[in-house]
Amino acid sequence: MSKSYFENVFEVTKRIPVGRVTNYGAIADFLALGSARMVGWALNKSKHLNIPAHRVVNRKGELSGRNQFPHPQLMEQLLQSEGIEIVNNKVVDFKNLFWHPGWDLKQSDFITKVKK
DNA sequence: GTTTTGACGGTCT
DNA sequence: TAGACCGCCAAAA
Repeated sequence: MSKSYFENVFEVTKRIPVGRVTNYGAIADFLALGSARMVGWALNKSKHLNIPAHRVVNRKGELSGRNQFPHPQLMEQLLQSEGIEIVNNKVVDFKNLFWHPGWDLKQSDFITKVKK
């Protein structure tokens, strides 16, 4: 198998509950990537896939990646469609809507172990 | 093979 | 409390 680290990011991202959001650091920490930047980078490739990347925001709860969507408004539109309120490109009550992968997922099933 | 960039996070000032 | 700097790891040029 040896999934690439971004493959793991995709799976975790797809497991984000609807109506919930997470941040790059949470995914990075969950996968023990050690760097949130890779998560954002991995999601950058997810554009052409069916990945709910709109549920991933930065630590401030801001839709930092909206600019990478086909239409910058699409990200907040999708979030609002899931019941998440967005104001000034930020998630309202982000702290309450925040979801950590480790709450429902096990590292054992995602830890990459890539290092071919 | 080396350098630069990247949808970020945490800590220091 | 807010702003600035440095650090993480990998892929593309």
